[in-house]
Amino acid sequence: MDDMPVPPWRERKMSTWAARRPLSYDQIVDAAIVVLDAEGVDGMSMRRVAQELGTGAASLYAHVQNKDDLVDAVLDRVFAEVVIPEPTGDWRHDFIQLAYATRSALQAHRDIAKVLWGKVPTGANALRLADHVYGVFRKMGLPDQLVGWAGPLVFDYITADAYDGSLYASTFGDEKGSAKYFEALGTYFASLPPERFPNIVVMAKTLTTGGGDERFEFGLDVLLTGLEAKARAFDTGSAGASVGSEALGDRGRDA
Amino acid sequence: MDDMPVPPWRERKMSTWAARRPLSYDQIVDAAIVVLDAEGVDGMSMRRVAQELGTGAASLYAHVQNKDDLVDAVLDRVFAEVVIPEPTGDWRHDFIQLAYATRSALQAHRDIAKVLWGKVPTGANALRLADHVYGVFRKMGLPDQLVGWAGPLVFDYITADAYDGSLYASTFGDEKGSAKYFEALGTYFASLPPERFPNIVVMAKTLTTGGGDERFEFGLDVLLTGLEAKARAFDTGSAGASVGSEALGDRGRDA
DNA sequence: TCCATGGTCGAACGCTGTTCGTTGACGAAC
DNA sequence: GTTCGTCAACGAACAGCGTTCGACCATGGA
Repeated sequence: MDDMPVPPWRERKMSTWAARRPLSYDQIVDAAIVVLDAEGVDGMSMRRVAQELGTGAASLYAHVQNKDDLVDAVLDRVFAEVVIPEPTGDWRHDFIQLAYATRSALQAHRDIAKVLWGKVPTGANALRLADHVYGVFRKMGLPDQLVGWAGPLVFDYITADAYDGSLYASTFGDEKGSAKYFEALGTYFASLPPERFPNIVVMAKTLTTGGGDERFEFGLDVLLTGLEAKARAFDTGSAGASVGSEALGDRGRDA
Repeated sequence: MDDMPVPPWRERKMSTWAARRPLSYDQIVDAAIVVLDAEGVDGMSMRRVAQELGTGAASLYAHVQNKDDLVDAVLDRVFAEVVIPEPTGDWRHDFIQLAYATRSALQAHRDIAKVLWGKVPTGANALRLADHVYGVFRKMGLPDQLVGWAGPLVFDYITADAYDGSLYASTFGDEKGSAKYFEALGTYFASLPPERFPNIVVMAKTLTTGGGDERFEFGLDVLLTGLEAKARAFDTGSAGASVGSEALGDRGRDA
């Protein structure tokens, strides 16, 4: 009693329907990374990722809680690519190697560092990396409380540098566009009223040149030297951890 | 020849039409800050800001280039609230005061620090603040190139801390929710397999407690001590600025 | 008095993350 | 071998976003 021909408007396209591969969490993360590498973080929309899999955005939600969930998974894939160097015992060397390895992994995936702002990644691979960093800090004699504080301190720095680097690459395209922009910025700085901005005017050229690895290394060096001093302060049993703490008379806001 | 009565569907509501005040750039920025303080950065949409002025989003575009333009203006309003303390000559004290003043201004406006990620603010008030920081760094003996690098280094740190603080306040509401979350995180850390995460497991409790001003001060102290060492290295004429530069054998990415 | 200028503003475009309800494929039970 | 229940796939829709378009009209100068 039901051998009516199927009306055209409810005809199923069996070709696409049969060709569907069942989705999986890993496949979705794979596709997300493909999109990320091709178009950056902003291009990594649910629809775009689904398109990469030949389906619609709604299909992803059977495997992924929401976009944040997906982003976290993507992040941990990136951290999985950090090649953790063999510890040599020279903790300064070991830390710098870890820092470069982390920065490299982040920069290998466009502006992925952008999503790390204010986020403490807790994926397995991120924790593995963090554990190694903590190990280095403990080996250099830093007490555990300060290790907990030093972690975000250095991690935020590495992330910020990686993001900066990706911004130069993406907004200016090539090295030349970047140089042009900074030259214009330098000219602007130099044209400011010297009585209001005495330092910026004088430093106009210096502020807008130099960067890359040399700058990254500078920051690492500053952080390491500071942390080393903290470790020494505790080694000698002195409690002089906070040299500047007497300067805190009026820290409050009053604006 | 045109005294037809106005059809009701194109009738102008003179009440609202007459009551309109002509917009201005400053009024829009004012409204944006009102929205920011009430609902945070994510709530600061063009429509919502326009609503605050009793109009539609399209009206804003006669005065503002785009949303980025508006955000930049809001940012510089915030930087205008930084009360720059009188320099005392003790550069360590002066810098810590500047850092606290900046953090206070940022934290006074919800999660505004969020939009500073990867941005170098170039508004008049931001430049004024930067100029003072540069002045302190130069007074402590840092060569200009390193001053240019130290600026973003400390500015990113202050921004990150301010954003962290605003996240705690917004996602957890009160102090109690925050404590609960970190306690759960600590329990999770403690439950990790110790052979894979030896340091995190041991430090589980330490990693998830302590923060606030004490942590902020720690970071400032680390940065200042590191910068001080850099300044001294140049004072003595030594070129030993990069202690760890021999560790750069294989910095490249290979993933 | 007329006209040109330019701010106002409703509607629309294309995009976002997410939800709903229908559909159909597949494995288990009878 | 048939039936049935479960669940993934998926088109459509919702509410929101930044931005643009074009009609509207109050105002200022000729």
